[in-house]
Order: sequence, then structure tokens, then C-alpha cells
Amino acid sequence: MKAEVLKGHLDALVLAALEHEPAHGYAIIQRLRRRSDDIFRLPEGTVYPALHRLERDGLVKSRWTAASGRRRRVYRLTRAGEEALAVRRLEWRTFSRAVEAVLA
Amino acid sequence: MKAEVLKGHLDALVLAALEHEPAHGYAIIQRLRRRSDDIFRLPEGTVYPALHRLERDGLVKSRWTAASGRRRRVYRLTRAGEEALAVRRLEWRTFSRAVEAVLA
DNA sequence: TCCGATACCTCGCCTCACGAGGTATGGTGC
DNA sequence: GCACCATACCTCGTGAGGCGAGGTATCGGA
Repeated sequence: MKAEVLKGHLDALVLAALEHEPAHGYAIIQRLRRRSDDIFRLPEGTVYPALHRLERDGLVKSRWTAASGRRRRVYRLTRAGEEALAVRRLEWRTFSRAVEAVLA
Repeated sequence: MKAEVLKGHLDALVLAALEHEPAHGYAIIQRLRRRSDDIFRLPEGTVYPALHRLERDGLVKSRWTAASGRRRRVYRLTRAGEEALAVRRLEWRTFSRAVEAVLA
């Protein structure tokens, strides 16, 4: 699978991964991998910058924790993040249906 | 809908548009727009370079025609293009299912 | 005669996924 | 004790590609 197919969809995936409970970056990567049944094996160089972007845009908020001596940056969705996720889900539906219609 | 979501999927769309009958660039744009129910209104600056890429890669082949005084470059799928389309369809299925699983 | 649709093109910008490289800790096996 | 892997964070540079802007030309209708 080419790399570029992800472009523009990553934010939605990360937001969705954080929807029901906060997580730190590394855990988000694992969560996405597990939930996608091993399809999305996202490198850190992809996910960390994405999280910084999302925080810069106010869609997530981070807090440093120290779980068993390890520093972790735990992210949670903000209100704006929840709304953005809802929008992205709709956009995905629209996009997906359109692609489906063309490819069919 | 953000522009980048298309990235990596455009080739599949263009190939699919050419699957059953050849068309020139402008017609491809209209075909995609119609088939996607007005979702994909692709600018020429997107489609023409894509067609050149596809031809460079041997997935389509073009031929100049002159229909009623207007020059047109008509594209058709090559054998390799048909095979590439089949692969892209499978990749889309995989990608789409994975996104669905994460967003659900 | 003007204008919009048709029909082609290129150039440069911008975004963003990712590979590579770096740092540091905890646990397991030898 | 030490190597090694997983965990956990980061940044920088590269490259791909969609698109806006701008250019050319023809045809048909108001």
C-alpha cells in the first residue's frame, strides 16, 4: 500500500483512537495497528508530528505523566477535537461513497 | 473536504474512469464528477499531470484526434493499466475497511 | 462581439507522510 | 554485569503530488 493514500485521513484516525479514552503516542500507534487488523503500522515519524499538529490546532491536549519511571505524554480529545472528529467521519463517508461509486 | 484526502487515490479514479471506454482529459473530469454525484470536481491542474504520469508509467496510452476542429487527446487503458486498476481496487478495499474499523 | 464552455498545457507552492537519526528507560536472557 | 529489545519521546530533510494561477485556442450562443 502506497504511503500517500493515508494523506488527509491520518488526523481522523488519530482522533478516533483517542475518542473514548486518552492515550500516549506510542499507545496510539499500537491501538491503530490493532484496530485496523495490522493494516496501519504507522511509524513514529508520522504519528508524533501529527499529534503536535493536532495539539497546535486545539483538537487534543497533552499532559506529561511518569508511569513506572517512564515519561509519557498522554493526549486526550478536547471539545473541539470531538467536533472535528464528527466532521471528519462525515467527510470520510462522503469521500468513501464517492470513490466507491467511481470504482464500482 | 480537504484537498489531501485525494492523494494516492487519484490514479485509481482516473483508471476506473477509462475502464470501459477511452476518453480525453476534459471528459474524464466530467465523468468523475458525474459518477461521484458531484463530489469530485477535479481541477485540470490535477487531472492533466496525473494523466501524463499514468502514460509515463505505461498504464494509459494517448492518441490525438480532431473532433469538429478541436484537438483532443484521447486516453485508453493499456493492459498494464487494467492490471494496475485491479490492484488499486483491492488496495482501496483494504484501506477502506481499515479506516472503517478505526472510525467505527 | 463578448462570453462561457470546451480543451489543452505548465509552473510553483504547500502540505504532510516517512525514513533516518538521536536520546533514554525498563525488563529479559545469558 | 551486559547485551538486546521493547518502550517512549523527539526532529530534520526529502519527496510526492494535488491544486491554484496563469497561459493558449476553438466553438457556439446571446
